[in-house]
Amino acid sequence: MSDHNRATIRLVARHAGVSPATVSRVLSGSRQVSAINRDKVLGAVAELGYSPHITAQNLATGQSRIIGVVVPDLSNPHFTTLVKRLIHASAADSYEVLVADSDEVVDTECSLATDLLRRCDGVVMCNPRADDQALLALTEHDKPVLFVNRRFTTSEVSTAITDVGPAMEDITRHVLDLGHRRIAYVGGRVQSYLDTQRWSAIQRAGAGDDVELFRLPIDEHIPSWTSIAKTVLDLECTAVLANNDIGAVSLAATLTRMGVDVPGDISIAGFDDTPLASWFTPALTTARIRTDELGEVAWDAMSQMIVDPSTVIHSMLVATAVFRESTATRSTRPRH
Amino acid sequence: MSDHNRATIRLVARHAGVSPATVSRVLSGSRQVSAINRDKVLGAVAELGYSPHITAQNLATGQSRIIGVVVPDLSNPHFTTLVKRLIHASAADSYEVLVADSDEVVDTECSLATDLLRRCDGVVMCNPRADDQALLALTEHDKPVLFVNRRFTTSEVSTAITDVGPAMEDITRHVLDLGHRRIAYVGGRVQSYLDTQRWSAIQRAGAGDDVELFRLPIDEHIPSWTSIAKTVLDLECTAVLANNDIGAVSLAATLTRMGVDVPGDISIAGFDDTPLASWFTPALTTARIRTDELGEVAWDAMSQMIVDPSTVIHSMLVATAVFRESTATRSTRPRH
DNA sequence: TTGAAAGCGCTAACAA
DNA sequence: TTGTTAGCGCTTTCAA
Repeated sequence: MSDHNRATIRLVARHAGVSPATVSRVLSGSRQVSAINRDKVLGAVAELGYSPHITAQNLATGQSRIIGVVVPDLSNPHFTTLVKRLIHASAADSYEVLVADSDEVVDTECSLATDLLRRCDGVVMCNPRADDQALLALTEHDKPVLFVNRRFTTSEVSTAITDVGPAMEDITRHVLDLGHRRIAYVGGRVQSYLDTQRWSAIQRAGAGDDVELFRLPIDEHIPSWTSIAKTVLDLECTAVLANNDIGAVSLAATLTRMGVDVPGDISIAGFDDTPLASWFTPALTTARIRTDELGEVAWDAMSQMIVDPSTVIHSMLVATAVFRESTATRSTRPRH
Repeated sequence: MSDHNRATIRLVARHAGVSPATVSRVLSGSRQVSAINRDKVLGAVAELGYSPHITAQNLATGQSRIIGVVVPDLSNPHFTTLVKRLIHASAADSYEVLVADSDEVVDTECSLATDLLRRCDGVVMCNPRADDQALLALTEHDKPVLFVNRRFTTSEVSTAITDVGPAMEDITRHVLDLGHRRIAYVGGRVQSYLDTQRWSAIQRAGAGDDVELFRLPIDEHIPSWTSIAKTVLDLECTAVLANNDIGAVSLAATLTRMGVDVPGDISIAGFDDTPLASWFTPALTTARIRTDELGEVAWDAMSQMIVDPSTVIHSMLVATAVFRESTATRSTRPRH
């Protein structure tokens, strides 16, 4: 039963006593076909177990019904959720999803996207960190490209963005209210759009008072939490805002192991509100990003762009702060 | 700049003053071409910014250089890791990965796989739970199908399996050594191959003594950990072995919230050794599955099967127990 | 409503 | 080494 003797539309046509065109019409419903012929065709299709050769369809129609998605790291639950949602949303419209993972290597983002664009009807770029010029060049391929969590100076490209500012401001004000005055923002890559937004929000909320803010970016693939924890202690920070829940949890676990109490000695907040945030002890103060909604919105935009390539869409969701146990009143007792 | 005025191989040929076949040969390296013509072709390619139309290539060659993978739940870090590894391993051979997610719905596994098989050069089915017959039918499509973590009575289909038995036996003996005599196995779907293996291992290790074993499967999508916790308490189990880390952590968190001490009152073990297992407090006793290695092995097998469709491969990895803080000596003090 | 025929853009067998 | 030619399997004008 090799691939060679697959039924073709020609064979079906012969069996049904009609032309290939008629078979095509019946199967695609693109035109009316007489009931008699339709039945003959469907009979032959069933009898031969025929199903159209997708690649041939693609070539003839110029559509692949595949979209591509490029993520920096599929291991990150945030992107996993986004991709999963994208898969299900697009599956409802009979699209399939080709997933590429840049492993946080900025230079590969665009080449992955270019490769995908050659096979797909459109590409979703998640949290890209390449420079504007390189990213905008992707839109020259005449296929829809949607940028998630990235803003451009031009508004001519489609974007779907989570506004993390308000939540980050709320969290910052929250720890200020708890008495903290030396606050570190830990994690994130400097070129990341969302990270820039978070840091700006922290600065906005922390401005004025006798507050000291520290930014501790992470650019290694596997960060050394021990050295970050030491830095935090050296800087005498009593509150740490992390760029995501994984970072918050890792740092909290490291500090705990070093004998530092969380949140007794140091308050810690995460970001993303992954399930982890509520499982962890202490449960994390964090910000909820409706990632699945973002996936939904991304597919809405992409599907419209596929239908009408001139479409430009700008979607915006807003993250909201969630307060739990990992942030507490600043203690005055000395740390060991 | 519409898709219509993309350069074709014909145009390149004309610009270079050669035939399309020569252009094809230069680009694919399938045959020697004179240096002069090669340069002319490469020049024209550069000048026109030509890149081959992949779909047309696919149709002509009968290969897509895409593989498909079907997972029950991409949110599960275990599958995320597997898929990520598969993406990177196959990318090294210029393959791309189409991801489908069955959302734990057994009935959709095979139809997703069938859809993928029509576009892909091969499909990897992860932890499928459909019945043997339905799964084996997938191999009739004359495209390579690799089954991960599933065994069949026939050995004619390719498989890549993690042997979870030894680790589960070790963990069971470990809690027996700690004095536990009423032990529950929580989580997992009854039809899951790995779950069956785990439960058998527990039974093997727990046989003989005055030991009571309970199997508490989970078949809801979002399990009620509270009611599971109650069941565990009602059964007076002092040790709970979970089918994965997420389950262990969820249950542990729930019990803690109910005032039960882990591991003071109840010992808990996970499975998979995800990062979560070491972050969690108490750090989880669990079993390490080298999921990335499994992804690697899966691609090795798949790539060989693509080259030679008659290839049948059976790969086996072995999970190993990891002992941490979440399992402890059975306490004799009464529970509240 | 139907069929014939011309592609879609590429590869590969064959001949030169 | 090169070009000609015939497909790959489908869709879609165009004419009937």
